[in-house]
Formats: sequence, C-alpha cells, structure tokens
Amino acid sequence: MSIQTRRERERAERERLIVTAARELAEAEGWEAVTTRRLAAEIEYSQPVLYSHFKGKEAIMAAVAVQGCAELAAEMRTASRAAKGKRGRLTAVGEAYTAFARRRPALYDAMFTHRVDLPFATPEAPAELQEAFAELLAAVEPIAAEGDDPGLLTETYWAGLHGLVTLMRSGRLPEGAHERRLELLTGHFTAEASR
Amino acid sequence: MSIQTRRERERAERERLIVTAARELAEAEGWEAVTTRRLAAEIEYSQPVLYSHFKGKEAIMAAVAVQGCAELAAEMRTASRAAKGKRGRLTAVGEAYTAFARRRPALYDAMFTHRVDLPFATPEAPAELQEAFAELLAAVEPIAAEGDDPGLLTETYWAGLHGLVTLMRSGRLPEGAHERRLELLTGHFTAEASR
DNA sequence: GCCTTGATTCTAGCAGTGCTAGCGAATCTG
DNA sequence: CAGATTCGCTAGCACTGCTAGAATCAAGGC
Repeated sequence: MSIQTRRERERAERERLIVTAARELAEAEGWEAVTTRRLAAEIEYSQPVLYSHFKGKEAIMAAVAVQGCAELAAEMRTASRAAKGKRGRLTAVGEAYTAFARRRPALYDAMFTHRVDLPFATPEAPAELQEAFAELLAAVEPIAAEGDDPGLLTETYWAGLHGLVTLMRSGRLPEGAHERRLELLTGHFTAEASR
Repeated sequence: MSIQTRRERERAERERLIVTAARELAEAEGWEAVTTRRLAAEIEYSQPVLYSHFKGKEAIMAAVAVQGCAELAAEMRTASRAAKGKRGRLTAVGEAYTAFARRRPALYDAMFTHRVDLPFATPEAPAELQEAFAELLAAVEPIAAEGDDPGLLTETYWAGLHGLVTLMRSGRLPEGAHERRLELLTGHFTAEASR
C-alpha cells in the first residue's frame, strides 16, 4: 500500500513538473516553441512519458490553461476588492483582465484563444474556469439594467475585453490607445442602455 | 513584348488559382487541411511553384484574408444601406459582421485570428482592410458622443464583435444566445456614456 | 539469494509538416 | 539550327505529434 502511494505521489509530482515546464517554456518562447521533444528534454524524461500523463499536446495546454484561469480569477478578485463603487469595481476588473492578458500572453492564449478540449459554458467546466467567470459576473451584475440577464451581460462584456486584447496582441489594434479603448468599453457598459 | 505580357497574365492567373484554391480548401475543411502539398495537388502543379508566387504559407493566407476583407466590407455596406436610422444602421452592420464570421469561419480566421503578416493599423494597410474598417466607422460615427474619438469608438465596437464571434466559435460562449448578446452590445454602444 | 513476473521507460520509427537546392526539359533568341 | 535562359520538377532536409515494441528495473515467491 505504501509503495503504491509513493508511486502515485511521484507520478503526480512529475505531472506537475510537465505542466509547469510547458507553461514556463510557452511564456518564455511562445507555444510554437513548446514541442513534445523540447518538453521531454526539459523534464529530463523521454518523449513517450508525456503520453502516459496526457492524451496529447492539447491536453497539456488545457492543464496549463486551467492553472491560468485560477490565477486570473485571483487577480481580478484582489483588484475588485481594492476598488470602490460599482463603476470602480468594473473598471478595476477590466483593467486586471487586460493587464493579465498582456503580461502573460502565452498563458492567455492557452486559456482563451487556442483550440483546446475543455468544456466551457457547461456545469462540467473545471472549477477554475467557473471561478474566473464568477469573478467577472460579480463585477458586472451590479451595473446590469432592470431587464438584463446578468449572465449574458457578463458574457458580452467579457467578449469586449477579449476582443480588445486579441486584436491588439495580433497587431490589428495599436497598443498605444489601449487604456482609452478600455475606458470607452467600460464607460458604455456602465451607462443605461437605451432600448 | 507581347510574349512577356502573356506570361505575366498566365502567372497572375495561376496566382489567383492558388488563392481561390486555398480559400475553398480552407472553407471546406479548415486551415489545418490546407497543406502546401494538398494545395499544390489542387492547382495541379508541384509544391515549389507556390513559393515562386508567395513567400510561404502565411503569405497565401494573407492574400485570402485580403479577399475576405473586401467581401466583408461589401456585405456591411449593403446591410447598412438597407437599414434606417443611426441605431438601425449600427445594428445591421453588427449583424452583418457576425453573420459573415459565422458563415465563413475559415475566411474570418485568416482575416482576424490567425497570425498573419499584414500591416493593419497603419496607412500601408491594404485598401481592402481600410475599406472594411471605414464601413464600420461609418456606422459607429453617428452614435459617438460629444467628446469621443470616433476611430477609437469604432475599434472598441469592433473588438466587441470580434470577441463575441471568436469566443462563440471556440465553444467558450453558447451559440444560442448570440443574438441577445449582440443586442446587448449594440444597445450599450448606442446609449449615452455616463462619464 | 535467485529467478520469474510485472510494470515502466526508452529507442526507434511512422506519417506528416513547411520549405529549398539543384537537375532536366521546354522555350525563346541569334 | 545551336545556344542561352527561364521554368517547374524531383528529391530531400529538418522538423512536427505520436506510437509500437524492445529493454530495463523493481517487486514477489521459492
């Protein structure tokens, strides 16, 4: 029994090693540098061990993405706590979100850009994802108008943030005016919708 | 001289052939199916001819993207013309944009998601790109508030549309509520910002 | 203590990718 | 008709994700 548990512990340890190695490599040189061979060399094992832990490269990216979601949720939470008022909190959360995306582009891509086999908008989604969304929701809900569904409004605001970040990062929007665009987005969401 | 021109004409013809073949293959089976070998077989030439026309696969995708921009601009324009009023036009253009993205996902990805070496937010950007942006601008400008920069507001609205489309297509937002989210986005942009 | 049994990790290889060097043939020029 | 030049092809490089089967190591029974 004890031997069994030691082995399981070692396995779990190695799995964490794989995930952090993948993440660090991706953050340092981008996901295109994360090849199974490079990753195997990094953890000082041979290639096939990766496949005894994960179904494939996508699954490794998914594991990294889940980690990232937990961090994003935490950063949005602390930003929200430090701010005052409905508008202040939404602004703070929006800034925390985009700051995270710009500081950790590779992590962000694994979470929200790359095709990755994670359940998202369902109850089966990993707790970390739901946590991150809940954090956004908590900031958006107070500024929702009477008849608006807060969930849908949050999704829409999220889309705005995501669009800003991705278009900017791919060079399709100039970096310089980011703060002003973010301000515009948040400003229009905290206004009363004229329907 | 005539021989020269005939050759140039044939070359240009073949170049168009490459671009349309790439586009059709991408739309039918996705960009991951568009390999240089497959593409070469499709145009009934060998692989290396592709490289006598384009610097690489990315350049081919860029050419497809430019085509797509022209079409998107045209579709937004006709939608805008058919609509009435400031709000009606913005709604129509937003719907045209997202409808285009959902109907031609591969084309959309080449234009706005995949990393592609096209100048975007500069005067050197291809005319087709500027045209598409101008079409959006024309719809957004009338609803801009007093002190708002219409260009920045357009970029922000664009980001919202782009976020909605990409998050939905990657399964991160449920497809069902798309119309309602789009309505929320447009609604908040046509409202007065409370700054 | 030795040998068998079982799991675990590695070597080697497959089928594919984007891209390119250099040969062969077809074409135009003098 | 011979020579020069352009053109497209064959073949191959270095890489990718992934896997079958050999080899190695540790545990258990005698």
